Amino acid sequence: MENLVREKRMALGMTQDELSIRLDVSRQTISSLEKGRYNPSITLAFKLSKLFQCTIEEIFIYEEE
Amino acid sequence: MENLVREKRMALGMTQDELSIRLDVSRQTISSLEKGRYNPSITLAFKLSKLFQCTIEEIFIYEEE
DNA sequence: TATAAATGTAAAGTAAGCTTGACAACGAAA
DNA sequence: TTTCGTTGTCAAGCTTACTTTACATTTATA
Repeated sequence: MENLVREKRMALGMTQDELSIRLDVSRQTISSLEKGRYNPSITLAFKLSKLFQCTIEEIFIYEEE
Repeated sequence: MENLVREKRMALGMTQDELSIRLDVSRQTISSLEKGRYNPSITLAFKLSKLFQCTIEEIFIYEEE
């Protein structure tokens, strides 16, 4: 699933490390997420949407298979 | 995390079994979801939102801890 | 009431999200 | 060029979403 985590993060001028601390996940989780290595849990998706002040749908692009 | 899966499903007049087949998950997954036994993956949340024709935020109520 | 349809749930296993630790690679700045 | 901040990624392990099987309980209907 594609996502705009990197774009949203950089728009806030944050590093992966800072973002991971704010969201209480590991830096590797953010790195892998941005690289599209896996999909986030719905909990992490909600945390991101709160921090980025947008909807989950505005961060994650779901393409049905 | 609270959710309105049961309400949305019944509004469509579907059984758990019918819903599970349409979403390609097991009936137990739907039952457990409705009972709040666990949170869905973001993929399942998107599938539900497409079928129910609403946003993920309209189905799942996230309360930050 | 009897019978079937729908739902709840337990146990055991698989798959995927996420962690920790570690190290390499890259870019910017001293 | 050296150093540092940032990011990529691997391996091993833990946790949780989800499956299969199976059976019990509730709800609806003949």
